[in-house]
Amino acid sequence: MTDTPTKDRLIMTAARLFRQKGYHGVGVAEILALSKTPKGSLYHHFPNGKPDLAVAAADWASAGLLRIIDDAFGPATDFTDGATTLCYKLAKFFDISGGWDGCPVSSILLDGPENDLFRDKVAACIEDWTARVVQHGTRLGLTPGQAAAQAELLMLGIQGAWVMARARRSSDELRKLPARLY
Amino acid sequence: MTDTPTKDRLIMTAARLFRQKGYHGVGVAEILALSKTPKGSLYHHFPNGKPDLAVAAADWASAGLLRIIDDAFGPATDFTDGATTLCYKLAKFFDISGGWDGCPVSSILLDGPENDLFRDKVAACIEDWTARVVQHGTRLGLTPGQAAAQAELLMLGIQGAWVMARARRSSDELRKLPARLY
Amino acid sequence: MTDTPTKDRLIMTAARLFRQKGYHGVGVAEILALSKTPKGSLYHHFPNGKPDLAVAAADWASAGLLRIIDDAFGPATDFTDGATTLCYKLAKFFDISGGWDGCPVSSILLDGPENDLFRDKVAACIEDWTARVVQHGTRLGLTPGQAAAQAELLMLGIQGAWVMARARRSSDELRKLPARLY
Amino acid sequence: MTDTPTKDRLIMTAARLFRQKGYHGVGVAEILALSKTPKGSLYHHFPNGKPDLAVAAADWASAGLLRIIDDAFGPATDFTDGATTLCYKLAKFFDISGGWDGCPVSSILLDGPENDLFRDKVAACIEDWTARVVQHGTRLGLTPGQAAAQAELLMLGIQGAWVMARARRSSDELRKLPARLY
DNA sequence: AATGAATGAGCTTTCATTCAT
DNA sequence: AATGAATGAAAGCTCATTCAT
Repeated sequence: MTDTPTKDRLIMTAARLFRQKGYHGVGVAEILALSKTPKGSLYHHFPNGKPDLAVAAADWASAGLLRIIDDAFGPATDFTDGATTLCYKLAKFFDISGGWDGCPVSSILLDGPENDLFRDKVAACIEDWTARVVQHGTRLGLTPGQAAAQAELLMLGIQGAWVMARARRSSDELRKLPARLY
Repeated sequence: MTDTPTKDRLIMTAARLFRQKGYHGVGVAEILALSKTPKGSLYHHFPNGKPDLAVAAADWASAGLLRIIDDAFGPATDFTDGATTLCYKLAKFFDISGGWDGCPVSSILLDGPENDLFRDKVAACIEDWTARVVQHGTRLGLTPGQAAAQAELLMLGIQGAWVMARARRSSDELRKLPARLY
Repeated sequence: MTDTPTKDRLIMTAARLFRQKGYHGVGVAEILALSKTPKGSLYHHFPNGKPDLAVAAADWASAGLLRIIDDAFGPATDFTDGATTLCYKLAKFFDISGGWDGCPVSSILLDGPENDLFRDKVAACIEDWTARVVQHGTRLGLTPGQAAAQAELLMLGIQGAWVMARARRSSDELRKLPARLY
Repeated sequence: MTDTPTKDRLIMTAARLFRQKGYHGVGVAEILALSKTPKGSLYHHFPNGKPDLAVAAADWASAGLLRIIDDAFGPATDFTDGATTLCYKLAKFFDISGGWDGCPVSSILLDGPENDLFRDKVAACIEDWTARVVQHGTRLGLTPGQAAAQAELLMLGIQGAWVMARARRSSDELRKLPARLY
């Protein structure tokens, strides 16, 4: 029982809110209120305040997405099968979280302050996801070149479909992605 | 023809800033300052203030994108040719605007207030662009079904590649899109 | 009737409070409350906020001190007479303002943020006062060298006596200054 | 002799910071950080927190000034000689400490909270210094009345010259004091 | 004696908007 | 149509202090 609930509560609440409304669309007061955290505690755990918390939330969310990738590709018989399962899982995630949210990582990229910390973080997350998909692709029999190309296309397609899903308020944009790509 | 340059200046400045930093990341004071508009003038031209201006900026930017689509597909010999030219034109636009910006339409979608006016506007813009691409597709010999599918895939790909371009800070993500899709 | 009372109210209230408690000892909320100014107005008149206001208050106070110097030396028959009158006037000012205050200029010097704007301002104020005393000295028959030396000594003595007056909570420290110097 | 270096470190760091920026210009967090003291330790050694620490810092600094007075007047041949040495020693101290600082005692007087504890402390410190100078004066042959008058004038002059030195950012204001007074 | 997490009141400043002219 | 002063709610953050261990 060595949990640090305050910090975790802040991160998870922040990740959810940033996903919903973007970095600048969320005030720290709102994060504090929803996570039932007193004002001063935020700056104890994140000395640089909102930007620190946002990066932590992006990291946490990125780790979660890696798990989703593993869950989708782990039992897959081939790459297309894994990619399709991933799209369906993301569609479900999109619906659960309210049918409107982006992922916190893109919310920081597209909406956060214009500094290198944020930009580098977003690029690093996408590389992490892509690398993981490449791993699964080679494991499932693709050549390294094929796996890299397929992973790039899938990541790009997911980002595009996610924007479409938000615009049209329908997770089906994500479910239709495999049929469009393959 | 009595022009109202103040209103136009506001719209163009707002479009640029929203593209760079998102709806919530831009303050009206900044728009006013950069467009050299006096404090009180905004509410003459846009009685509802910032949201009104944002919608006008999105409309203006959307019309510009329609022109770019026409410029790309007009002289094209087939759909793939037009799509490729479009991607290169958007890459150039991405570079000119600073190598970081999204389009104001997506900035309002992903970052703006959570009301139906904004969500509907974004969806409508995307339908407009898609419909225009469909027109060019049928003109260039595709069946209506083929044209619709190709237009959907292209729009989705562009949105995805745009996100990638922002994350990796490179317009090449847009230039590489045709090779990935076709 | 072309008065701008809001800005003047802010300056005069700020000068009084800074004099009493020093730059860091006064919050803008207190200045706003005592001057019955709404919060947003401060940044309309002083875009850089508290530092801007502090400099304006120091300027205003410095101009007031120049008037006191003129009032003291104007009717004087010789330098010592003028200096003595000045000390008595300052003692009276010290008593009226509560028997504890420094002048806002020194409050900014000794207590304000450590930037060149503040340091230069304080030095400039002291030069202004000294130069004015030199003027009166030469007018009253001193040679330029004598006037400069006497003015320096008087300014130094006043600053020292003021500190003593605050420490001992007695304006008599200022009244006793001429007897100690001459 | 079980030393408590934590307490001493706090006092010395606090004295330095208060000297530089005044009581309200220094936060306890800064004192804690620069003295490498953990957050909770302050209230072990100073149960009343910042005010307690400030008084301790003023006491420590005042004792140091008494030593400087003894060092200056001890080997002196007459009062003027001792006073001159004292001014030079203080000028050196002023330069070493950064060319900007006041003494912590005056920083508490001019900048601290408006309570009797602080005001009495400052007055007591000045009386201590003056009494010590009087001692040296009588030892060096002055009558009690002469010694008291000279000590008063010297203390007043030093306070004034110190303000001038801060305003003009030059310790020479202190070195020039004897020539101005005598 | 020592520690770092917790606390909420308070800080300066920015926000989008309204008003009187 | 145009303007700049006015407005107060809300922003992100720092404050000195207390607490449980």
